Amino acid sequence: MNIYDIAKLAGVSIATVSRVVNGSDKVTEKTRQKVLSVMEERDYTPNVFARGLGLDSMKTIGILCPNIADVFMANAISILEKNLHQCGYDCILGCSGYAKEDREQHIKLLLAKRIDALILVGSTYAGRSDDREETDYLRETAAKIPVFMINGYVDGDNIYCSYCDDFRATYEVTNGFIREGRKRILFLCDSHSFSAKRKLAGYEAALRDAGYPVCEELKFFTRNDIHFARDMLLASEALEFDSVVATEDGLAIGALKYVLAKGLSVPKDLGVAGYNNSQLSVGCEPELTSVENHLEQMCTDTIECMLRVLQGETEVARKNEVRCEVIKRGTTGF
Amino acid sequence: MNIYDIAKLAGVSIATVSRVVNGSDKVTEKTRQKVLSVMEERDYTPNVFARGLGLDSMKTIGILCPNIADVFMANAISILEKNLHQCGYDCILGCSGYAKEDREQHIKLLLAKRIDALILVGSTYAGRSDDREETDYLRETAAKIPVFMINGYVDGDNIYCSYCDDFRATYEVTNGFIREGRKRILFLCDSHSFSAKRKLAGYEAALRDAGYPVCEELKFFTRNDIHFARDMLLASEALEFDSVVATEDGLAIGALKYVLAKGLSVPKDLGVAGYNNSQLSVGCEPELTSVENHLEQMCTDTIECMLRVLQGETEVARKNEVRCEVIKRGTTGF
DNA sequence: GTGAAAGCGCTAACAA
DNA sequence: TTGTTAGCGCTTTCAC
Repeated sequence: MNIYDIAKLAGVSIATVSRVVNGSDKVTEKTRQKVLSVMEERDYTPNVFARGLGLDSMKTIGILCPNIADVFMANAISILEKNLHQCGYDCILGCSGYAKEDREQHIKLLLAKRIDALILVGSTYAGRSDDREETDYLRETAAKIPVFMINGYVDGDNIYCSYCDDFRATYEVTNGFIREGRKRILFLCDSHSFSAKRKLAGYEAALRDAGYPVCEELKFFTRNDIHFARDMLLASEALEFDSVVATEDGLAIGALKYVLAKGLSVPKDLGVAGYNNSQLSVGCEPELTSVENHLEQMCTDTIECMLRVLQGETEVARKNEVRCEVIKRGTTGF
Repeated sequence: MNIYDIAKLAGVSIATVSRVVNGSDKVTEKTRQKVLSVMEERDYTPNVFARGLGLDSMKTIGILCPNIADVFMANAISILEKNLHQCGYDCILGCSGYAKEDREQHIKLLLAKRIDALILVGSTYAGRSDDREETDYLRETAAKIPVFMINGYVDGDNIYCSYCDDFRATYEVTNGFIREGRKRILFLCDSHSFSAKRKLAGYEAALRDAGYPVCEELKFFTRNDIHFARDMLLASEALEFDSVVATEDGLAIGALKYVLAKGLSVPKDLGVAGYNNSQLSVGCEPELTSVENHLEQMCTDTIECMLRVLQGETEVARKNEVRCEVIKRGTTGF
């Protein structure tokens, strides 16, 4: 069943069928009804390839993330997909991992599929802020289609970014510990991404503002795996700390497990704060103080921004910062 | 840059370029090299729409799940995407929710995109086994493209299913509790899907085989939300039970929270077992005995099966059952 | 081994 | 308001 068949059956030309399909108003109500009924009867669906060939678009958005098994990214993609679907877009999903060459190869393939726009989830794609060359590939991509970034920032034409105020969040948490009288605040982290950098900066700023020293040994990098993080902490016998600012809930839970192994008590002996306000943060006991980064907001803002860009609107803001919120639960005294 | 430009620059016809692109062996090594070098130089990428139009395929697989924010599904899709990508397929992702009309609408849209095959993740799509009509939409879909199901079973031509032995898993867990001497075993569940049905059946079979009664009040249905489940249990004051067979880790954690609120002890006063062996199961304390359903196996089996079907192989098995495994941790005595 | 040309199904500019 | 027709960029058959 193609447009010719429908045209013949309805006794009109293919142009008229095309007009009906595309909702043109230059068709009499009568012919429109005739065509619609034939289409209905024959269960006709326009061929997207042919249409794509003419319009050079299939109303498809590419979404790339390093790892969709990560709760944070799965949540983001869930929200993105819902919004895109509502606007009549489909999404092609890619999980690129964290290696540079894999990321670029994935983007290349997505471009080959002629997606209308690319959404990148996670700050891995933003590279390290001190090396602009690292993000050249994004500017090259943005020369072809608009690029949107969730939870990261890259400067460039046609690149639009939404991120949360990580700096402020860790600043607040660290400051909370300081006001409680904690002296040795551990920064527990699993990455060196754009986002991780900002979290670290917030932590350091809070220390400085309180006149505390910034100790290198209190910046602890490990893997986001509960048992692994616990074991790493246990292995660092010389390290002393009375509170933990974690950049992932999983890391914070690792710290709770550490407390348990050491026979300490939370939050008395050790204050712990996580990040992302995930299900993990309410699964433990006491429940975890965590940072809600309002991911949903970032995602809906991004889609809104994307729609405007795709409609050819100019003057769309390239930066959008969303405010974080510290959700206080039992693992901190503040 | 299209095939005509490349042909002109290489001094050959478009047919030859096409042959080179598609790896035909009917091209002299010399001309092949010439064409390749021009393609390389101009960074030529064939237009997928035009190609799709001719071949009626874009090497794209549709993946549908009810909710990708669910850890189980996110894991499945992570594995599927990785495997598909390796085989040169892209995937279009849809999150349909649990409502019948939304599911069917999503499938319709995926079909309109001319996907090569459809993969359904989660047993929601399998309907209730006692009502064959509920799955008619899948058989209709399968008349057009092959359909693959992860963690569910539907009978029909061109429908291929992979699922785990849920029956055996809950049978084993329930039996474990029975051998420990537990008398009132609660079945804690959040769904009536294909998979939930099988889990329930395993639970009941274990009870029967031990000569226990199957009590309706011990089948407890609630939402998969930690606090909600806890509160529902707390609200059921008259209900007595000494162990919990949960069909989701979140539900089991809800039971642990219930224990805490009641001031009881685990596993002494209450034995608890979860399902899916997710990160949640090691985030709590004591850590949760849980069922590993070998999702990865189901997914890779599915992809392998899919490749064979798409290559036109006949005689591909339509059923594939994967063995579950009970991971024993601190919340059970067995 | 290579080229010419006929589709594939649709959109949109132009005519009527 | 409706129809005719020229692309869109590729694959593939059929000659050479």
